[in-house]
Amino acid sequence: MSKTNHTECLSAMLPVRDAIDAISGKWKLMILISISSGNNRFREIERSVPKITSKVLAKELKDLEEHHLIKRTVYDESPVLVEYTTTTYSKTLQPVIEVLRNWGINHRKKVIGK
Amino acid sequence: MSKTNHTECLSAMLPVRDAIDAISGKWKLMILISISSGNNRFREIERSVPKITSKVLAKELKDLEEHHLIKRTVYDESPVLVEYTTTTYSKTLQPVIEVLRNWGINHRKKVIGK
DNA sequence: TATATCAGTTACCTAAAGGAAAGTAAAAGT
DNA sequence: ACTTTTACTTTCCTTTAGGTAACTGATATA
Repeated sequence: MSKTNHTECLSAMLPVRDAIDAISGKWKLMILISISSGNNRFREIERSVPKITSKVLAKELKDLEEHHLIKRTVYDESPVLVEYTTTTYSKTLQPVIEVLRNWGINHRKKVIGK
Repeated sequence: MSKTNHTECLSAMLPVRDAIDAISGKWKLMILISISSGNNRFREIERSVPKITSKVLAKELKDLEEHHLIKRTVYDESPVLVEYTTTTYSKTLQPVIEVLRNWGINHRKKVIGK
């Protein structure tokens, strides 16, 4: 393999790795989908994402916040009200989610469903 | 949240999960990119993917084969020659890779690079 | 008075992912 | 004779992800 080709290959791989690192794991995209579907409270999200536990959800929400993909707002009422919303930035993931969803539908039909 | 909305939310999440499960982890997409860039031998792939070890590569190649995303061909010469090629099916991942790549480039510019 | 809800936290544990280093067998190159 | 290459495998170890279950403190509901 030539050196230019090697460099090209790297420049194709590294951004993909950046993306994977930001949305990695079983939960992040599911949580984002849930929030953008209108589940904004901790318990709502927890109930909407199959099999997730509160511990894992708490951790993933923190990660998503650090990556600027969701916003956590605390309303100081009693009992304390916490709301999670997707950020404007998270909208940039829309094409990613859509393309993954389509691929997933096809993959189940063609490979998993056999 | 309404029941229809809950069902809608699930039907958005589950295919995404299927996709994530198939291409999950730090390595699979990078390996696919490497192979489709012309790295077809084990050592070539190993050298082209930064930081990967032979043990991990061997395992990921098996996974990818099981998911019908690559083909392993053994040419019984001496020394044994093994060639990995992407399958026709793996071409369906092209849009996924492209959208992830673009998002990754932007994400590094906007978030990581700060 | 008892129970449930809210948004989590804490402690403990298992499983899976991943890294480091060495080894293998056969052959080719120096 | 020695090293290198190929395509891995093996062993041992650490790290990360994830699961289970109990608990918090305030408030609302039955």
